[in-house]
Amino acid sequence: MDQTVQLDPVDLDILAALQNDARLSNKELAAAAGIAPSTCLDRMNRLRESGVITGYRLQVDSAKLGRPIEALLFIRVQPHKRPLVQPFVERVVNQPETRALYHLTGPDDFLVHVAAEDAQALQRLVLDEYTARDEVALVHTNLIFQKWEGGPLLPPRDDGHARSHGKRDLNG
Amino acid sequence: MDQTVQLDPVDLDILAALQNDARLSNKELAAAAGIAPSTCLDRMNRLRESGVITGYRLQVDSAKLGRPIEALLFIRVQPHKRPLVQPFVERVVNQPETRALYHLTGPDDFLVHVAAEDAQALQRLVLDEYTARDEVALVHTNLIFQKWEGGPLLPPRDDGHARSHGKRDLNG
DNA sequence: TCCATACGCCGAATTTTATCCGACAATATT
DNA sequence: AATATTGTCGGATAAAATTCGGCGTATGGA
Repeated sequence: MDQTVQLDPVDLDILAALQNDARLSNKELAAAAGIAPSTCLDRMNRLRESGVITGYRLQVDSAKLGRPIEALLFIRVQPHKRPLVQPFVERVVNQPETRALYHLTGPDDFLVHVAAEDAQALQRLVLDEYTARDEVALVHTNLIFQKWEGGPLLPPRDDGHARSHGKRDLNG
Repeated sequence: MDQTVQLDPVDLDILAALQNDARLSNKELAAAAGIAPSTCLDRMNRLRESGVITGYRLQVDSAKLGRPIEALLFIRVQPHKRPLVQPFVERVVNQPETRALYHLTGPDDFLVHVAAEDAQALQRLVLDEYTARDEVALVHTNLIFQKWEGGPLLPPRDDGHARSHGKRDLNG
């Protein structure tokens, strides 16, 4: 079960509305999609059970939480074999600074999105948690000036006319 | 108003619970934080008004939505001056394939996280929407094998003992 | 074509929750 | 000490979630 799911315009309305505000009440959602609340409940259940909806996440201001410095770390691991990769991933994912981790093709094996308390904390993180490790061959650190993330993900338009939901507003 | 906000353990409980499931009912949230529902409502309002909570987002399965190929595009723009950067950002953010955009320090100016229908659609995106543009000097494309994102963001521990919430589970 | 089945949708009834508000206690202020 | 101020609570009321039986349409088979 990993294929594309057939979604009708009502599903897309629901998804679009929830991507904008995942805490919308079922009633509001139903209104947005033009269906009865009970129907909306059905749709939601189906979307969750079919795996289209994988969760509802809080979006917070990192700076307000005391982590105003965000950076991307490009990591090259030494042998890049499974027995090394798995513990590396495990460890990175469980660090409180880690916001996201990507396993990539290309010269760098991993990309880590981190949020640190300040430049010094970032330096400590890079030195102690990455370059100090044997399996880490190379780390490149780039600061994030600004970001735009969390915008709605739309399915590719199968036919000719896409549904317009206005300008996207990746908050930034 | 962009400073750190003072958060007590109750706030952290609320944030942790919401980061795990942003659609928790107020009652469940109150139970998780060990306070009365009415109090929880107050806390939520304060967290929103103080800017700690910036939104609630739906997490979807890109593949289920017909975009199984994810990639990171590293972009170098030509003069990298404001009059060029702003329209570039505007354009990128409004593309349906775009999941996130980062303005970075380092040799590459931007990083774009995209989700495409297939390899061909990705190729088309890169060629038509990036390399074809005058302001784009260079594009590097890396596929994403796997990702772990959306894990809880914790504030740095001020004192000695951090609050344990068990192992983090950046879904992947 | 006609019938049978299935599926999705609805709306009313019931249970559960959100939200408002006044009161109380603890803390800070003058 | 007297007075604000702030945060909490619990009950009352309004609103929403959820359940469920039935209806209509679409689908497939005879």
